[in-house]
Amino acid sequence: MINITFPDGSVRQYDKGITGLQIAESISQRLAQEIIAVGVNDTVTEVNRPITTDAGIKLYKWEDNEGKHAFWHTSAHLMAEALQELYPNIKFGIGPAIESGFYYDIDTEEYSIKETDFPTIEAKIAEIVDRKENVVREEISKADALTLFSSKNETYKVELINDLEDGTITLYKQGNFVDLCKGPHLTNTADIKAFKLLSLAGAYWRGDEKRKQLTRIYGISFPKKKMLDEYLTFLEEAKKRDHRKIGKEMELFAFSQSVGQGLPLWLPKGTMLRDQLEDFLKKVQKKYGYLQVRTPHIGLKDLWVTSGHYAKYGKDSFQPIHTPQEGEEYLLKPMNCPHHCEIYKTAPRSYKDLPLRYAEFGTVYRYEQSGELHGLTRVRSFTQDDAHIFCRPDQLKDEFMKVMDIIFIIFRALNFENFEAQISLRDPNNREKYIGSDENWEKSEQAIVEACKAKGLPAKVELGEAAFYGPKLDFMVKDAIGRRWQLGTIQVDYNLPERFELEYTGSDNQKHRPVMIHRAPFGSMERFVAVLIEHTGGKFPLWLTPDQVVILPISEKYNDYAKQVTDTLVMQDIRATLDDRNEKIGRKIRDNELKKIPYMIIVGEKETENQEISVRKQGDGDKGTFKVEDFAKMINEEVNQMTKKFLS
RNA sequence: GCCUCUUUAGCUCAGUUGGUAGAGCAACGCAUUCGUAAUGCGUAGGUCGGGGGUUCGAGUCCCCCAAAAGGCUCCA
Repeated sequence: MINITFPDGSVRQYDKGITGLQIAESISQRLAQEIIAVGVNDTVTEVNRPITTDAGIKLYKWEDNEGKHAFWHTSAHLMAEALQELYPNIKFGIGPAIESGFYYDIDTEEYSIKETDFPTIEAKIAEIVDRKENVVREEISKADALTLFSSKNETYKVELINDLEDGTITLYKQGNFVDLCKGPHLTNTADIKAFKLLSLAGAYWRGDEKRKQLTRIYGISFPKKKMLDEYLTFLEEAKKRDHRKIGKEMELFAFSQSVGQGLPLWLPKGTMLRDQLEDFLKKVQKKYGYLQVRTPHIGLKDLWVTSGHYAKYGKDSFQPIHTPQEGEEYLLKPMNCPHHCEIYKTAPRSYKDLPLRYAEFGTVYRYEQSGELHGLTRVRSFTQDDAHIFCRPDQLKDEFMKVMDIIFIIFRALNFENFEAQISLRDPNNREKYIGSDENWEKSEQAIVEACKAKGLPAKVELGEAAFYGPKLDFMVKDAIGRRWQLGTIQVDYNLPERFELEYTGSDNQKHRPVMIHRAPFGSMERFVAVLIEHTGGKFPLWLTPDQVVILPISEKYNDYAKQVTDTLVMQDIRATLDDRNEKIGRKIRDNELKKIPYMIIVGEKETENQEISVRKQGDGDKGTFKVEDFAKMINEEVNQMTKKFLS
């Protein structure tokens, strides 16, 4: 007998060699039907793997990530089996489960798979599912594995096996398909009831752009047809929140082929929205002791040589601007820090002056690869809500935590509750990628880790993700379809102060080197607005929205009074516009509802006579009659509450 | 930059096997002057992303380029 411990701590005895499925059956038939995978002492296994020693177990269902993972991983194998039957000579790369679904990388050689082939592949998959094939796990020696996959001419698999240790290699077979795989898997392909191929992409073998590009097929599958339908509906709904679509519809921003790719044009309404965000952050920063500065969009090439950016990115950037002066070269700024360092250097600094916090909404230019550009989230010209804090080493931790506070204020103000924090450190095996001494790197990395600890912020640590001049703490938020985008960022930097020879006089009358913090709570105005659009679907909060109120006269007879109401509201800093089109009121309401304007004011005979207004709230209908002054007060009160909440 | 797909009126889209472009909305004009999600009629609007080719003839087939989309690589 063996002792099986359940997640709640209870222990039951079972015969040695019992499977997770049998354990589930001993609890309830329903549970047995639902479990997909079994966690045995923190290793996820198949439901039919015998358990031979005392163990803690968890039974995973579809609702658990471990369950979905096994389900989708088996789906990847199933798709591979279909591909093998349809295109016998293709070679397989890897085929894992991902956050939503799975993919398989294949080398198609003579075939070229197109999206138009998807129905054929899906039909083949359905055919295989009908065969109800068992998925069988098998342990194999490295030598045998090499022989097996060499004989099948699976060169990618052979490469993978060569990197594995003997004794750890397992195969999973279903039907005529055998794959090198750690598992775990479903025990039968028949459980995969709904299957859809989603897209086709190129993907470099092992993520190395110098190696062959394989064809990657993405798909998703579900245990029930209904779930697939729901997922597809979700994707459709998400498309409606796409910031590129809403940005066009609401006239927030645009791109022009004549201006150039990745160079956004901010339209009047988008500018209005962005200005509100900038003003809010300026107010927050004022409270935290920041000083606004402005710097030019270009700088002499030597400035970037000093900062190290030229050596690191010079070749891949917008190329130098030449002048009539022989040999004179300027670069568009990819960052604001060198300019801010030069501001620091305009005067001798004392330890009493620090910390100095220079803030600038600084527009920078980066020549991103054309294939990387994406709406407003990845562009070639963007404005960072940048600031550089120059402080004494003993002030670093405190300053770092104050920056975290600002980021929390911003995220709370915009209801970004589901952010993820990531600490990006240096790759310990590839130190030559970074500039600066080991000592400085260790100090800055430690400062970030400690600040997160002190703030109780759970952050994922990623090695090798640091910037070349320093480690960073990034805040990631997902877009409508779940893609992660980095928004806020805080970076500790001991290197630029050294390169720019920044110093201050200490209380000991000696020269000392300040530490620098780069930070941007929004990250960039472009990306932040993009994510904000996707989160709100374009229904911005009253304080942000470009149009707060629209006045709708019932007929042209009341245009004069409507104009008067509009002017009164505008005079009180309310963003109000007049819809004086010669249309019926129902039509005006419909159009303005669709424009997501929070308040509609309707004026006709009654209102004109009584010098009143009828108020209608977007999505909420008629709110009754008001005096214009009272309504204006109400709106301003609602807007100010927001500022008060975060600034007092 | 690479792979795959896409590009037709301001917007959303239709356009059969190659025979010389069409709808809805928006715009403009006229009528209507209206009470809480689409008033009616009319007018105008397109070198079919750009260039080259095949053909008697190309929106449609082929090639090159550009832009956009989904990924990969990258992301100071």
